[in-house]
Amino acid sequence: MAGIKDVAAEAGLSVATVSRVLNGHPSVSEDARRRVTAAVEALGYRPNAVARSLRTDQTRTLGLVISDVMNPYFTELARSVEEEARALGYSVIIGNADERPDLQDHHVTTLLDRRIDGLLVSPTDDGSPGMLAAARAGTPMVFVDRWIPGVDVPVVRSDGRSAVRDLVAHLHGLGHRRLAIISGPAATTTGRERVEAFRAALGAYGLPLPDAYIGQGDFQAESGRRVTEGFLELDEPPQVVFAADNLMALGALDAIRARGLRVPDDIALAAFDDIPWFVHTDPPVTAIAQPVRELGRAAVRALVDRIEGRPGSSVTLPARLVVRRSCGEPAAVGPSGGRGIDRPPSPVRRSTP
Amino acid sequence: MAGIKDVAAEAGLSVATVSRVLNGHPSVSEDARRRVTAAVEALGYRPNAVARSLRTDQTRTLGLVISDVMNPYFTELARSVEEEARALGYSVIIGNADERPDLQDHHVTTLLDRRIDGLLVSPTDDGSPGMLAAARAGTPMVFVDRWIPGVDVPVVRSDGRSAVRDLVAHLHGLGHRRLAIISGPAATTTGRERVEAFRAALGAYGLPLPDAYIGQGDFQAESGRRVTEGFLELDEPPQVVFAADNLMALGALDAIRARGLRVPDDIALAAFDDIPWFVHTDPPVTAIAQPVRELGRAAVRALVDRIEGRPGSSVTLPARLVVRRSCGEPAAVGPSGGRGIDRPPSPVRRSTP
DNA sequence: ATCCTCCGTGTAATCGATTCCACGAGGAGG
DNA sequence: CCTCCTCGTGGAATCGATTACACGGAGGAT
Repeated sequence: MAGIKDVAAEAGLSVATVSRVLNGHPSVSEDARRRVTAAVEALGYRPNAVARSLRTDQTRTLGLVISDVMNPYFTELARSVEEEARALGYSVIIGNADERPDLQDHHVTTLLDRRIDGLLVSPTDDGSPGMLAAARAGTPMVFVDRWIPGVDVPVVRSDGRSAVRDLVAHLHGLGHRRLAIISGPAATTTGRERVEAFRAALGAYGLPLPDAYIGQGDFQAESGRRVTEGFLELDEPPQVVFAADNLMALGALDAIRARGLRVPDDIALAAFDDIPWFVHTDPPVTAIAQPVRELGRAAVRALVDRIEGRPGSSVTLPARLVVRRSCGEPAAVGPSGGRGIDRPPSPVRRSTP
Repeated sequence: MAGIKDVAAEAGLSVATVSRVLNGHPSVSEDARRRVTAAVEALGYRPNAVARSLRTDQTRTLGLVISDVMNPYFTELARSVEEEARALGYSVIIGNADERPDLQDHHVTTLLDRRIDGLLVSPTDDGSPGMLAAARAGTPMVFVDRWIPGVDVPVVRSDGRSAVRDLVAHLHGLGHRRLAIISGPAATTTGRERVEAFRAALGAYGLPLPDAYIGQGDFQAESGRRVTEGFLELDEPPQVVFAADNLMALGALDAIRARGLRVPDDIALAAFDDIPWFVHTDPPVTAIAQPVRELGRAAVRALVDRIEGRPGSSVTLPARLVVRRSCGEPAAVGPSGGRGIDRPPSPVRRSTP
């Protein structure tokens, strides 16, 4: 493969001049510029990014370590991150942690070894050794979706509390009183927050959230299935299951179906994180939608700000409730007006399935 | 950040010795080994992969350019590729082409600039300039899922022909006679092959595949919707729509639902590429499943073989039909025996939804 | 005792770029 | 006419590793 020296020889100039042309440095004659361009063309020369990175100490690459690629929420996040990064002149290397702290550490270490310019992480837990080391190491970093308390790094995430309140209002309006939640891992912020938001919203209606109605999941489909089976075996099973992510909702659907029960007639289901497939499940699933694209964009911008020396601040965007049919038909189904929700929620949208 | 020189100083040895310890070179004394290890530990030293790559001319990184990350099929492929690569000591950089040849070229170029050791591609079309250049450039390369005819590169893919025959047998057995297909882009091998396999299978039953029943899609949901709307407006609409990928099936479902029609009563639906959500759609979708994990693994092994100087050969794995309810209930639903398919297909499996 | 081998180690070249510094030519100003 | 800038250019150092080669000392064979 041709190197800069070959180009210099072909153009009859020094490597310094070639480099200057390649980098758009001002003090180069028009003649030299032309000859270099011609030589580059003739040889099909492409600069070696590895050598360039070594010298300049920047790779123009961002690392993105996400908890689970197979989760459509993170897939979409990854996509939007890559898009925004590309627009800003950066590449992205994705690491899939599969909700495993050890795998997460592996990727963080590999990424740091490659001297990426900045790191975007949605941590699997409250701080694996590698993660904490990275935060201290001085590499620009931004948390997205989840974060680690006590670590001084900007966080880009969405606040689901108001959407959860809307959801509970919706459920209460439909007459449901025994509500259960399949939570995420207690070691993640989103795992804890969603339970807390749910409990708080329930409290506003004087409804309890007994321990038996809090199932410990891990954001994977299988745990949703297992927890839901547990719920269904209780003497007094819940009337509603709220899954803290879409994969666990899938598992819950599996478990309910396996029992021969029907949604929403026998039991209602709602999920955190909306995805296109929820429109076509049987029945369409009521879900809380995060502004994923905006989250990805904001995270990249915050990170690039840090990389390029600007402050780079935290961002919190609101999530919103999307009502479908998995919790029961609202009492009134008119095209507008009374939605059958007994307290006026702010940003509820009803999607026609 | 500490470099190898710092480690050498700390250990009171030369950089050469440190490097030898780090790379497990045999001729190093036990004493030196211990001192280096201690120094590395003390300084928290991590070798700079960029510098190492420059010198050794290998990055231990594979590039994976896929047509569309948002398609669960490719997401799963990416995941399995990364897993196998990691097991073999390689990292993976994923590029998402979004079915756009220009974006695909962008990623291929970037990847080549970074001097990845090998490239795994599922090409968006029959050869964009960048793609062909890469194939000629001498970088080890393997095609996965799709390939470019006439380019001498190993191909790892699955053969859906027998599964498509099973599908047509199943449909024919249910009494369907007017069958339509939403094809992929004509510029892709999978786009063409699936139509051909369908046409051939239809031919075996003396059924035609009129042009009006071949809709031009692009593997994205929106095109599935558009094409299906076209089918539904025909004077004689098809009784079955077979989508050549899962995203277009999603779009087809949208279009059918929007018309107020029901699956399978009013129209049947089947798809290429099975995904977990198909179990829970309304109704569960009959699909052709590819052995994605195996495909990913085989592709990586073939590529690494080429990289490390071994031959590296093409692999073709069979796909299989998974019957669900979107084409109608089979006549006999006994636990075993007659499945209602009028010709005995070989590897049909029925999944309990 | 001498010579030859290993063995462990260090010095320095090298990978392919970027960039500091020096240098010569040419123009402007005194 | 001399001096001083500016501009375009080239030489060479540099980034952080790997590795060919040289070298000194220990040990074995003769």
